[in-house]
Amino acid sequence: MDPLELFKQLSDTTRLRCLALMSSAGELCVCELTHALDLSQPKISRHLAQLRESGVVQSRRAGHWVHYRIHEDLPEWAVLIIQGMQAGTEREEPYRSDLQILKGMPNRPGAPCCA
Amino acid sequence: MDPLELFKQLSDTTRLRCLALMSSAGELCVCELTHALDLSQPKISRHLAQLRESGVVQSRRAGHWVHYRIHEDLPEWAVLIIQGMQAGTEREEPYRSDLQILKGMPNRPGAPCCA
DNA sequence: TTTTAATATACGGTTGAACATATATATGAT
DNA sequence: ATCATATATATGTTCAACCGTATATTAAAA
Repeated sequence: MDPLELFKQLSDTTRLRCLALMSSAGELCVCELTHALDLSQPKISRHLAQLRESGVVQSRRAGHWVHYRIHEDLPEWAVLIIQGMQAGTEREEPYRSDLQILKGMPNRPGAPCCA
Repeated sequence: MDPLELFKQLSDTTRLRCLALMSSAGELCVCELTHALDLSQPKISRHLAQLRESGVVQSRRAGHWVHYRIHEDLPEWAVLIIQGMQAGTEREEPYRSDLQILKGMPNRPGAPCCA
């Protein structure tokens, strides 16, 4: 993980929205991201694969679902950058709406209970 | 200044090296950056123009020279990101060498004295 | 084993950003 | 006014990255 690579990963709208959402809401599966951002499943999936290959996120399979989260073993400087990203996005659009839409999503796979 | 735009600016090698160097050494002119990074003058100049247009750096003319520095009025979240960038680059190549070469440069315009 | 749901990959097309080279502008000195 | 130095911009080209669509894989249920 080098700084240039991290910044490249952060410089695409789709990936940034995914990361901002994971930073706020923790672990998320592809279908939650697809729903919250209102983008096609292949698009989300391709960007998540890129984030995983570059080490920014990690993934975990659970039955049908693959859950993604920001990587737990990021170096300290990268954590600083992610924190700055979170602070810079949380009150802005579309990041704020993304979180709202996620919270309103029915049948979330990770949720303690489903409707 | 929005997060996506900042990350785009940070995701090019030349701009990242310029910013890492400014972050370590403070205000620098085009010729110092050209010398330290060993890149063509138009290349450095174009990237600095982009950084200025996006508000990441500010510039100041002094005679022949135009001095660039990281913008003083960046929002707090952006300062966090720049700090992370500095921490992530200072011990790595080529950022470390860039600073060494800058320090060894003769006749630096901003220097208190010239050889 | 067939089906369904969730996720991943393959393919061809398009575009934005970076590049090298050449030239223009601006400032100060002669 | 001419020249030299520092910096900026213009032009045409190249290439990497994103996109949509179609298809493949994986896992569980019927």
